[in-house]
Amino acid sequence: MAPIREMLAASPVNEQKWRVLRVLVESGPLEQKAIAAEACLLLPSLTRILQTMEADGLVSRESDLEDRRRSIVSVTAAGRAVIENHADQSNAILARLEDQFGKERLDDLLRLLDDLQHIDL
Amino acid sequence: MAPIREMLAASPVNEQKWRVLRVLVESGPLEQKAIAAEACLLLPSLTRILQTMEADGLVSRESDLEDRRRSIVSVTAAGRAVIENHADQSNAILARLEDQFGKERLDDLLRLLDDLQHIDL
DNA sequence: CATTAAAACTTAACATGTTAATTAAATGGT
DNA sequence: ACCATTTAATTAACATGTTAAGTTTTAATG
Repeated sequence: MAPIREMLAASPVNEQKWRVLRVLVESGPLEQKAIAAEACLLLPSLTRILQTMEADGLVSRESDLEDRRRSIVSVTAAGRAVIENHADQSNAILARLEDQFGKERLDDLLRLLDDLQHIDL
Repeated sequence: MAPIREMLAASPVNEQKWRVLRVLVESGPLEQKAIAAEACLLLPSLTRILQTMEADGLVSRESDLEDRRRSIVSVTAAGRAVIENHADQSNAILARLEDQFGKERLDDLLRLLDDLQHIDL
């Protein structure tokens, strides 16, 4: 993750906020519980992170009319721009990683980690 | 890691401090840089953690006479007791994990993670 | 239909994560 | 010996991690 943090050092977001933006760009507007699950964050952390991201104009929130406990979060144009501005660099880092570590080994690792998450107890 | 945190909930240490104690029990007295590397902690975090652990009587520190920049950290009897009191539970958790996830897959995962740590750039 | 339980955040309090700056001591080169 | 670098550890400032408690709204149960 060190290269990712280097890449983000000159941007307005850190690793966590970058993950939130990516989730929202990929999946569209989401409730916070879903964002937390996708971005591997706990709800209290996400609450704080979204507060600063909203203040920075990267996301917007509106309460769900179907269920007023929920709030639906959307990425703004500025937030989308952050992702798009780093897409090339991000892809280059992934390509370098696959090259040096091996795509198959990387896939194996990610699959093992995902399996481990859903087991235990 | 959830079962480990459950196990430690009733003890005087959290996950990080538990790792520090395990490293010291396994390797004997160490300088802080070595502890940080073994326990996957950054030095500023370790500095704070050791301050509270020393205040709690779990570790002791003395400055290295060969190189007075370094301080050598040792585990106390009380610190060793924390590890020994949880050794059975800890081993049971590992055995359960190997049973449910598969020892070979667990070994594969750990090896891949270790390799990944030493690559990149 | 009233009450209770559950769900989706939110807040609070404290610990750790992270980066940069600082201190003190050891090294290296001249 | 002198001075610039490097190293080990600390401090500071702010962000996130984590657990527990609180709020509001919805669902469940009697």
